[in-house]
Amino acid sequence: MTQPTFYITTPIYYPSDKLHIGHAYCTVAADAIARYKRLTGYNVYFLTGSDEHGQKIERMAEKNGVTPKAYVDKIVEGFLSLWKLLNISNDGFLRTTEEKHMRAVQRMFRQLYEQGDIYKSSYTGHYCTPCESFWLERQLVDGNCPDCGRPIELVEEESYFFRMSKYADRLIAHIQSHPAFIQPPSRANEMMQNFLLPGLEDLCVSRTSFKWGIPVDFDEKHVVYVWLDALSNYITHLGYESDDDSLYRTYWPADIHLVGKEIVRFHTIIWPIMLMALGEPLPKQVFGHGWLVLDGGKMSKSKGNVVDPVQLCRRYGVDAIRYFLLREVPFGADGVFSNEALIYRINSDLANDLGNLLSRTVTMVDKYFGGSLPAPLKPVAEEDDALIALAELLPARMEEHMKGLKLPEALMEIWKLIGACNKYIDTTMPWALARDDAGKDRLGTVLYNLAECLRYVAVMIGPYLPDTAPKIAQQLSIANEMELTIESLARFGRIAPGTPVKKCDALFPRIDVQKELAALEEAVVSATAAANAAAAVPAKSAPGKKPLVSYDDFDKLDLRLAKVIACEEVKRSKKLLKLTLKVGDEERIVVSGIKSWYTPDDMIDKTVVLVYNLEPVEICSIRSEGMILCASDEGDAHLSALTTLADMPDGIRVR
RNA sequence: CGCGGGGUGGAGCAGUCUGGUAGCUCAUCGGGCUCAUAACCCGAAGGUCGUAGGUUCAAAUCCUUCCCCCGCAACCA
Repeated sequence: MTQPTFYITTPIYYPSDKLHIGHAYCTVAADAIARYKRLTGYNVYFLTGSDEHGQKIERMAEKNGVTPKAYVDKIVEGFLSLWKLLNISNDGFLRTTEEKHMRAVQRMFRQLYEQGDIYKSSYTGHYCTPCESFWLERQLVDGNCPDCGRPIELVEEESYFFRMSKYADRLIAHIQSHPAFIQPPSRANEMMQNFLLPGLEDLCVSRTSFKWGIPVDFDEKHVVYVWLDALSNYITHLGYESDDDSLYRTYWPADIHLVGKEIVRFHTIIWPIMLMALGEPLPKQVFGHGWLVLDGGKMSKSKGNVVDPVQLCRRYGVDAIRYFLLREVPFGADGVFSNEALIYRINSDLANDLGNLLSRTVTMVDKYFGGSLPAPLKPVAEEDDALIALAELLPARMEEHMKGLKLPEALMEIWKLIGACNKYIDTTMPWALARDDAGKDRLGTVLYNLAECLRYVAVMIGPYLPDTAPKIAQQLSIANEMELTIESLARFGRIAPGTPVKKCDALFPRIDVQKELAALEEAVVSATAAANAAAAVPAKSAPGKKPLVSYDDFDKLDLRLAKVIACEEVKRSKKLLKLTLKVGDEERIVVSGIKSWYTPDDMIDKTVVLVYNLEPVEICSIRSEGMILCASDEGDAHLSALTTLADMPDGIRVR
């Protein structure tokens, strides 16, 4: 008998910073799926890891005065301890700095080069000489280096390129003939319309501008640039291109790459094309999950609203957090994270419904039968049949949902049974049955049925709440492993009568909402203060401040007052206004990214400060001749165009 | 007209493909019960389904207009 295999992966995370609740969400979801598959009989391999190369790491290490390796070692330690805390059952953890991975990547690179899919060429990029780094156009800040603020120059860099276009047709055909390949389906549309159908550009796959990467073994100047290095982790970990590829032969192709929606593109275009070029089979499915969106908007460090999973686990327990993540974020869409939502979920689902059900059941067995589980009577009442049927159907119902990775729906099935049990208690009124001996047999049946239902719950909840399942089993004194398998759920009535029950602490203590919210508020305030204090220290030396310039340098700028005589929005743009300026006798067109703050009417007739001798550039196919000066804070929450205190004629100089 | 997703009781969602009493969870209110973690069970209130038209005996659902939100892509000189 060969056991079916199941290979699931998360992205490998980038260790430039601590992980937040979003990363935790993805990994917990993958873990629940992996555990579920193990429970239901699959030979599972679950991989996660870290993507440790690149310029960003190189620089952060430098800033911290350590080697890149030492820098990532420390952060990756944090990854591992978070996964341990969250009870992640991964079978492997890949670091892209491992020998095995690096050697395999070098071999793949060479193979693709030798077969002509990778070729050497050059590209023109924005280069900051003092920082020795290339930047994408959109990363530039006011046309300057985002790091040091100094001007950039256009430089040609020699690079290796990967011929993506060669495989585009095959990929399009694959996507069309494999509807399950990209999930949810709306993402498949997006990829087709935006990238595949308009045509693919060749991809830059090497860099010479930094060293912290995997060297190209036949051209040592180059290191492999992110794609080939990071994406290939899914196969190099299994031993692809190594001495022992037995895991690869067992588990590849992957059943699911679980990824955030922001990287679906890389996993459904670049990665499959790489595999095609290598002549390897494609993964069966790439699933783009949604994000946890915070109440006040997207999570970001500068807003101080990053949710730290470690803190949450410490406060509420791991399973409470796992439950919230798995239950609250719908299939493939975004979910909202808020403290209120979290506490309400914990209270109503975990404390009130599940925890209290176990507590009342165990208490009654204790009270009415001296802690020894009574035996059920054969002839059963109608309400018993309904309850038993619900329990017996549970595994099949959950399987339906899990097939489509609908984790919240699967959990809801368990809660339907929990709800039915609570109602069953009300209908049968055990406390009334206990009043005289005539009801004793019936009472025994009722309590037995409840205990048996809780056994179903314990088994099925295991993949999602791995700490809670054994706690339930323990209170029911289920010591026999055979009573906790999926097979044991085939028929109701498996738990042995006479089993002693043990009342223990509440599974999930109820949380006082008012008090808790107040406490959280306080925690956030002090955390923000701490973060600001921490941020304030390096701010003195590093960014923000620019180096001194001579008066002569300053004098190179020609600043003039200009009057806005016309202004309109640039259609098809989100941020741009097109201003027509009068500067003395001259008229200028300037495009400015201030649409979020000003309407065209706001600007008309205003006097602004124009950088008169700035090189013209083309923005959104409009030639922009200069720029207008604005004051804005970090993150651009507030912005104001500059003007003069007194009314002054346009065209005159500003200095 | 770049591509895509969405706008349904206070909050979060389902229902839209395949028109026909607008449903779920949480929160609110009333009742029941006392085994239990002030919990559980029952009931009620609360929605002209973003807007404006159209098709139809009948529209949340189909067609058209417009508005708003959110991703991705392109530009904040």
